[in-house]
Amino acid sequence: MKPLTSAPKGTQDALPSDITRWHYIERTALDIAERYGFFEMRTPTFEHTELFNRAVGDTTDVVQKEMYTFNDKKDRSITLRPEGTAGVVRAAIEHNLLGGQLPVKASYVISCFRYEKPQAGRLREFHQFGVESLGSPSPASDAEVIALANQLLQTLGVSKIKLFINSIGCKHCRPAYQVKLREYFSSHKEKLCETCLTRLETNPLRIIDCKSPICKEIAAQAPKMIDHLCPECEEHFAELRERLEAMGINYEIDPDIVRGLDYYCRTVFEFVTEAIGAQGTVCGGGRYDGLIEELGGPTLPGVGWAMGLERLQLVMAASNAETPAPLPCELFIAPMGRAASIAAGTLVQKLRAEGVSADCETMGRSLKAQMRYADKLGAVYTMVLGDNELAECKATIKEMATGNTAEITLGDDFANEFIKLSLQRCISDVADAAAKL
RNA sequence: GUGGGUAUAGCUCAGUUGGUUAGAGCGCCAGGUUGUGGCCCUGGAGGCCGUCGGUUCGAGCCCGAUUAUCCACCCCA
Repeated sequence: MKPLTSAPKGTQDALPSDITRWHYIERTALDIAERYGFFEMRTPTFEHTELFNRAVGDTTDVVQKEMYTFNDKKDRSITLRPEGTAGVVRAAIEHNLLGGQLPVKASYVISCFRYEKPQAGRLREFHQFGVESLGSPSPASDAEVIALANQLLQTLGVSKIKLFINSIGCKHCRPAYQVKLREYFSSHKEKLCETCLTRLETNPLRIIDCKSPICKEIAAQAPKMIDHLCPECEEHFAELRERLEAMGINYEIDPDIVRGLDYYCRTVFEFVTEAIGAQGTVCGGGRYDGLIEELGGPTLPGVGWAMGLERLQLVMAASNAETPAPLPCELFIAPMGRAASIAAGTLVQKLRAEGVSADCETMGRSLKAQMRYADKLGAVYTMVLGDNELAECKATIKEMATGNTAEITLGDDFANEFIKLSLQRCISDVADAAAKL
């Protein structure tokens, strides 16, 4: 049969067989973030379009051609968030968190939306884990958030990844640098590609990122921002490097990291892999000292990053990272007959109420099929319960790993008896393991 | 937005110069044990061969369009 419809282009379903991995990643991320003092924050999936125009920047590709923007029924312009920082900063301003104790440290798990042509590691709806630290101008904060990303990646078993850092200066040194850059590229005007010719007027910094071979060649000789930092930015960057080295975090300086969101200044960084195709930036972020003020908040700095969770899973797979298996079913009950089926349903309900993962047959299949099913569930024990046994309050229980069976009595307190049985198994497992040492 | 590859079963893929009723492995279901899983054996279900049009006596195969998907550019997570 033909399906009625299919998922929209560039979206993905997370199926039950995927969800253990998603939960593992999200829990690990939130947990590590909490240890660094970052607590989860939830903001709306859509915001006023103006927020992103102001935060991300009118001239960026994200705003100009990638946003899902629509008018609601009262004709307000609404946009599905293309990234997470703007919403977090907006919420922090709106609830006056920045008038309280600083820094404000928040984390988030969100889906983001960008209208792009999908390819490996790039979707129209994708998921991010991110952190934002608001209020501290010190490179201590830059180092802290980088350390957090680094630890998260390590914990998740991501090995094939490298950290690149750069400084793109501040509102004092960048304009002077841009003048120099424009002068330099103007002297090579006739060789630049078409898009770079417009970039020359709007944002010459972007030419450095151009992938066309000729522009690349010209850009290679261009003056680097990192060589034209003001003393304050110079000092900030030096201290960040000192701190990363003190923490034993490996990094490389990549003077060509520019980043396409306008709010960044000073520190920018990316965790990049070559193992998942052309879209190798798994985590990207930096400092955004003017953003809070730009959005109508106090004059306070900020720094943060976001990690693409689909790309993260790709690089985890490429790194052969292990993810935990779903919790096994502790007891599967295979009833034979109508009365037994009702009793089985009641028993598993009791066990579940006691916190045990238990299941029973609902398909009315043969015992053989039920055993097969129990095996696929990874059941630790399977109980066979026939109408005749039920009448005698008895049942057979089988330990699936060994195949051993035993007859048991079904008392009123069977649930508790079973919990004790499982506990004993755990104790004997531990004893066996200890004996082997 | 630009370029290239691909489209056959739930998944991974065969399918001869165009020729009867389209295949395999895995998965699913059932049987081999009238009440016991894994291994093995046997059988079964499941396909508008992406869609529309064209060429032809005849198209899964050739041509065109379209859609989807993958990859790359651009950009970013």
